[in-house]
Amino acid sequence: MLGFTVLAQDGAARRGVIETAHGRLETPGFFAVATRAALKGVDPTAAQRAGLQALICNSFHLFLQPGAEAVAAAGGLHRFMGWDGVLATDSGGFQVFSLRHGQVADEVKGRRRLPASDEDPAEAVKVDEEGAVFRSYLDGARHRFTPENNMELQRSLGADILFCLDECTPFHVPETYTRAATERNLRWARRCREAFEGLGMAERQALYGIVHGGVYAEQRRAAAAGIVELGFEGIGIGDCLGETKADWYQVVDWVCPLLPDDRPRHLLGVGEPDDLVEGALRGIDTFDCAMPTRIARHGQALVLGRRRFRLDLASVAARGDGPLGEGCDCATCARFSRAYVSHLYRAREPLAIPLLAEHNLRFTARLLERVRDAISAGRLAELRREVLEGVA
RNA sequence: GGUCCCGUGGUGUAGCCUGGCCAAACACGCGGCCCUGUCAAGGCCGAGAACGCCGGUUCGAAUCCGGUCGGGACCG
Repeated sequence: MLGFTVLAQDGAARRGVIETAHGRLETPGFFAVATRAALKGVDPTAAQRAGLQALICNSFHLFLQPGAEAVAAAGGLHRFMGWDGVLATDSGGFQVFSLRHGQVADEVKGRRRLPASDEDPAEAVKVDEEGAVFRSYLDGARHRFTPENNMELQRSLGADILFCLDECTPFHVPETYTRAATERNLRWARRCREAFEGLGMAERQALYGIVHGGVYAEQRRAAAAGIVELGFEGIGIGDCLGETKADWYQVVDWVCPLLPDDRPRHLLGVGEPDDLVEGALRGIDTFDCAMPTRIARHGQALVLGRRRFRLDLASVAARGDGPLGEGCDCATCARFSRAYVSHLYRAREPLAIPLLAEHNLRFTARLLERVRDAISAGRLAELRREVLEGVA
């Protein structure tokens, strides 16, 4: 079950609302990443205070620990983790792929080269038509994911929105590899769809298909057509999005026009401040990203007007008085100065992390509130200029 | 008065006995960079001391010897 209503449009941008069995998510909106059923560094109530309406967990990680049975026995993911808002689960295809390559993000985002040995990625991750074989990073045990068993896994976890099992391709791979993977991902998408329906889950859960195709226009178009045909409740744009932001803008520009207007579009793994605006401008409805909570753990606060929208609390720039970000209305900034948070981070006081994480989540949520209002007012392009102003 | 210990970057130490691989290491601190479907409360890079001072031995001394200054301990 998934409702999606478009309330306003501004060019390609849409403002809308997704309705699920656990409440609504206003769009453009954001899924905070809670991979192992936890927002790293903060309590889910902080996300709620920050105005976030959705979280996304990872079925792969939860499968390994604590296991689907444990989550189901606890009454499902919502009850297990104490979050009664919108909840999604990713399949874990991205992780299966990353086990071999280590630094997932570097690889997918194109910042890292494959080993000089030039080994065949298919061998490396052991993906075949049936599914993907991988080793647990916890105990080395071998496991196999298939579209069917992954749907069963995500069903028992019980999130509102599920993502199809897919294989994410690295950037530095021959186009022919991406093509084969994209075609197989489409076959897997069909199997996921059938398994999902066969499990009778559609009452309370919705399934998103994912458009693959790397940085190749024709592959993206073919994949989009294939995914649309399968009638998913929502559509993700995933796989390798290229090396630069311009690359993913291009991918989104290829794909979005081919998608039905009445289905929400999710851009997987993207969520830096400028990305949210650029994505919305191109017709993206939802985002998810580990960045806000991760950089919080590493001592950085999202702010406007600084390079890459980041203030490093360990830097001299963070020594000044005042809040983390000018005009920030988060719970952290309401109570503490940047000098204090900087002190906490430098002194390695654990409190620094939840304070920064909540700030970063609020920054993200607040920016999207502005994006939604701008769409309603037909001035998203102006907001884009304001946000990007003075930022290198 | 005597005996002994110590003196290396901002801080704390290692090296000294068994000179050269030490224009010097490590930790913290400091500065910067990197972390976008999280194996990340993490990673990388950089600045910073010719080793208290003077003299000697030696091809060569942070390292050995003498003196001196400073800090400390103990004995009288």
